[in-house]
Amino acid sequence: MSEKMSTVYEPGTVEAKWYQYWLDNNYFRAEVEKDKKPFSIVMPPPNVTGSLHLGHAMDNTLQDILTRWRRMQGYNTLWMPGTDHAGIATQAKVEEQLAKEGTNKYELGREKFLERVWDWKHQYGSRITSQLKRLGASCDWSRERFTMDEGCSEAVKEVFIGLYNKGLIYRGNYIINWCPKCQTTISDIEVEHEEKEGNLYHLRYPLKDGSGYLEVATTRPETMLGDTAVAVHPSDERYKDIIGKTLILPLTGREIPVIADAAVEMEFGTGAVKVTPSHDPNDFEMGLRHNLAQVTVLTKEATMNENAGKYRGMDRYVCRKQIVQDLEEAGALVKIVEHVHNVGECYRCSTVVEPMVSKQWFVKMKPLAEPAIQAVLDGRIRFVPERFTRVYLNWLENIRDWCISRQLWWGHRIPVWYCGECGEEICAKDEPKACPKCGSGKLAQDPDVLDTWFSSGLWPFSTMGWPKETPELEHFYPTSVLVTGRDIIFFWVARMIFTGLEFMQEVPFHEVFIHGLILDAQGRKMSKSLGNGVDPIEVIDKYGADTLRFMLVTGNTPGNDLRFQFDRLEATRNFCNKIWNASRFVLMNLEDYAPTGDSGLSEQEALRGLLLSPELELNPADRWILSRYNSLITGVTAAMEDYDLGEAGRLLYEFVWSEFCDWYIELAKIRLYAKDAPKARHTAQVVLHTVLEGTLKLIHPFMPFISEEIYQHLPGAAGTIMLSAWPKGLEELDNPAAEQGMELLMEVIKGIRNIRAELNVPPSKKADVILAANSDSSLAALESGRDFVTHLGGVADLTLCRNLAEKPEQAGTAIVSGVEVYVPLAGLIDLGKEIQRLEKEVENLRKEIERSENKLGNQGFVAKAPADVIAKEREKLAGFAAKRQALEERLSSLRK
RNA sequence: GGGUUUGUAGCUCAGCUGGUUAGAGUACCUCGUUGACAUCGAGGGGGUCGGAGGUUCGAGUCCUCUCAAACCCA
Repeated sequence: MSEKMSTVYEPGTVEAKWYQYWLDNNYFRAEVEKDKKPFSIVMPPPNVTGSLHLGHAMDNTLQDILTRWRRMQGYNTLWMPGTDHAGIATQAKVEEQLAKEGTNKYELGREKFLERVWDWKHQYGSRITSQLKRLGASCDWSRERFTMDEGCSEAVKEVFIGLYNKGLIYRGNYIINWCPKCQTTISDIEVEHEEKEGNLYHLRYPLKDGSGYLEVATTRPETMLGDTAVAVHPSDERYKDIIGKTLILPLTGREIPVIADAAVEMEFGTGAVKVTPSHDPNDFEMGLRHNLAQVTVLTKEATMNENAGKYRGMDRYVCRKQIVQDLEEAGALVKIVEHVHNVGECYRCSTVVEPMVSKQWFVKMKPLAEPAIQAVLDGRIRFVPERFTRVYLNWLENIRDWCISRQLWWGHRIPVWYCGECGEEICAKDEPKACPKCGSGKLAQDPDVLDTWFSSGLWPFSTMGWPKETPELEHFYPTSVLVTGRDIIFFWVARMIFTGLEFMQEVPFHEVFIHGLILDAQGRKMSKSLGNGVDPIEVIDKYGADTLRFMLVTGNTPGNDLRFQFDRLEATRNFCNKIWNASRFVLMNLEDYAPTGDSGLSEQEALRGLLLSPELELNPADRWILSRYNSLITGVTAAMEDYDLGEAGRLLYEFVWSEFCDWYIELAKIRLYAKDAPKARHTAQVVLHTVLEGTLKLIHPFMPFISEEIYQHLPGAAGTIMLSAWPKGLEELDNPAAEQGMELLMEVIKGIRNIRAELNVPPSKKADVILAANSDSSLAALESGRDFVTHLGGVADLTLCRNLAEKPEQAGTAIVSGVEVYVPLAGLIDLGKEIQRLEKEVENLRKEIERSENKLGNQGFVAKAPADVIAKEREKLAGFAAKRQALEERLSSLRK
C-alpha cells in the first residue's frame, strides 16, 4: 500500500472519500445514550443566504475539534447543525431577483412572495451546509434544523406568548431605529456607529418677548422643523433667567418653551440644545419627562413629510442644505463649525439610520437581564477567555428594551390579531375565530415579523424539540459549550442565556468559548467593500481542509484576532506533507511487520507490554521518544481542556517535526536498515508504529482527513480513527534519564555538525571524531548512543574516552555539556578560522560568566532567592567556566 | 468620554503562576539531490522585548504614567 502513496500529500483525492465514508457509516449521528456522559454543542446557525467565509471556517473548526476530541474520549457527543432564516438578508436577495424580473414584492403580494423565498431557500439554502462538509464538520446532519422550520416556529410562538402573558412583551410608541433602505426597524445593536466629519450648526432662536435670542447648536438642522423645545442645564448660570420663556422657532413661527433638564451637556456647543422628541433618542426621553409634543417630520423613505411645510417631499440631505440656506437668509444662522460626530448606520446596508417614533413591539429587558447576569456572576456560565465576561455584563447591566418587530414579510409573523370592531388585541398561537371581547369575526393579524435573533435566541432548546419534552432535551440540554465570535455576544449569546433561563429554567450552556475575528494580511477586517475577503473553499481546493483548519486554530492565542497570511498557509501545508511523508516512511518499513500482542489489549496494556516484552530491546532513542510521546499526550490533552487549541496544535507540530522526524526516524533508520539484527529492527518497528498511531489520533481532531487516510493504511487498524480512543498514555513511559541522555547525544551530534559546517567539511565526507566525557554517566550515555553519533554526525571512526591526555592538534573543537568534541582534520583545517570560531565562543562565554558572577555576587540574591534557583545558577556558572577553560586551553595550544 | 486588546527578530506570532544564554514559522546567507519528504535536510546571521519610572535579590513577565494601533460601548 505504501509504495502507492504519493510522495506529496494530495488532499483533493482523499477528503471527499473520507467524508462520505463517515456519513455512510453514520459516525456523526448522536443517539441519546443515557448511560454515557453527554457532550453537546449547537452550531451558531449561519445565514441560509450566505456562503462560508473564514469566520465560519474558524468557528466551525473549533467546534469540530472539540466535538471530535470529546467523541474520541467516549462522550455521547452531539453537534447540532442548522441555518438561520436571516430576515432582512434573505428577503433582500429575493427582492433583488424580482427586480431583475421587472417586478417587486408588492406586485406579487405577501403570500406569493413568501413562496418565492421558500423556493429560493430550497434551491440555494444548502450551499453553506455543503461548504461546511468540505471543511470536515462532524455535526449530526440528520438533525439539521432551520429557524423557520415547523418546530422552531412553534417554539417562537410559545415564547412570544409566554412573554406576552407575563407582560414582558408589549407594544408601544417609542423611538426606534429606522433603516430607510431596508424599510424596517432595527434594534439598537444593529446600528453601527461610524465617526464622520460633519458640521455643527449654530442657530439663533428668538425669544417671543423680543428680549433677545437663544443660540443652539445642532448637527442636524433639518430636524428643527420637529423641535418642540430648547433645553438647557438647570444649573447653567448663563441661561438661568431664560428657563420657562418661549421661543419662536425660525422658519415655522411655532412657539416652543425653554426647559431645564440635567441631561443637557453644558460644555457641548452653546449649552443649549434643540429638542426633537420624534427624531432623537435622548430628546425622546426628555420629551417624556417634560410632556413635550412629538412632531414627526420625516417619512419612512427619509424624505420630509407634511409637517415640514414647504420642505415636504425633499430628501433629508437636500432639505438640510435648503434649511441652512433659508436660516441664513432669515438671519438665524450664526456660524457653521466643522465637527466630527457619530452617525448611526444600518449594519446590513450602511444606510444612515433615522431615529423615529413608531408603534412597535418590545421585549422588556430588565427582568430578563437580571437572572442572565446572575448566571454568569455565580459561575453557572463561564466565558473563555474570561475577559469577555465584562463585555457581557456591561451590556446587560445597561440594557434597553429590545425592539423585536420588523417590517418585513420573511420571518416569524407576530402571533397577534387585532379586532376590526373593538380594537381588541389577541395574542394566540393560531388565528382566533372571533374576537373574545366583542365576538366580531373581523380580525387581522399584525403584519410585522419578529427580529431574526428572536428565533435564534431559542436555538439551544428549540433545536432539541422544545416545547415538547424530548429525550434530547433531557440528555443534551444544557449544552456543554458555545463557540462563537466575540462580535456576537450581544446579538446572540446574551439572548440565548435569558431565554434559556426563562423557559428552560436552566442556562443553555456552561461555557462560552469566544474567538477573535479573521483579518487580512494587513490587519484589516475582511469586508465586501474592501474586497479583501478570502474564500475558504478556494483555500481548501488549493491547500486542503486540514491545512486550512490547522492554520486557523494555531498561531495565535485564544480570543485574539488572527491575520490571514498565505505564508502561514504554505507552512501548514508543508506540515501536512511532513506528516504524510513521515507516515509513508513508517509504512514502507512496516511491510514485513505484524502488530504484536492481541488486538484486545488496552492502550495501557499495550504500552506496558512495549516496555516489558522479552521480544523487544528498547534502545535509548526508543525510551526517549516514548517518554516524549507520553508528555505530548498529557500536554495536548491539558491544552484542549483549557480551550488552548493553539497550544495543543503547537505541541503537535513541535513533536512531529522536531522530535519524531528530525531525530527519532533518523535514529530508527540505523536499525531498520541493519541486515542482521531482526530483534532490533522489530523493536524500532513497534515503536514507530505505536508512536505514529497515537500521534495521528492526537492530530485527528485538528486534521481529520489526513489522519484518517494514514490510519487506514496502518497495519492492524480497525474501523475509523474518529471513533478510536483518545490516547491516555502511561506514566511508566516517562523517562527523565533517557531524555537527558538523548539530549546529550543530540548536543554532541549538533556540535559535530556545527564544526563540519563551519569548517566546510562536505556532508559527503566522513570525518573521524573523538569525544572526551567529563563524567562516567556522560560516557555511558555516549557509549549507548555510539551508533547515533556515528550515523547522524557523518563519523568515520568514533573514539570515546573519559579523559583525553593527548589532544589532537589539527582538529575542530566544541565543548557541549562538558563533553569535549574533536574533529581531527589534519591538513583540511584552516587554523585561523578555527581560532576565530573558538574566540567568538569564548567571548560569548565571558559575557555569560560575567552576568552569572554578578548575580551570584549579589548579597540579596544569595540571601533571598530560593535555594534551587541559586543552585541552578551555580551549576550554570560552573559549566560556563569549565567550558571556557577548556576552550582557552584549546586556543593556546592552537596558537602555538 | 468609558472599556478591551495589541505593541517581542525584516514580516506573522509564542513566551503559563517573575529566575530561559528571549523562542517558532517565514524571509535572509552558506552547504547539500545518502534508500520518507527540496512542500526537504544541515549549519548560520538577526531582537533586550514601544517609551519612562517603580516594586523586587531578580521583570519581556507585576504596578504607575506615557506613546501608538485596532476594536467595543456611550
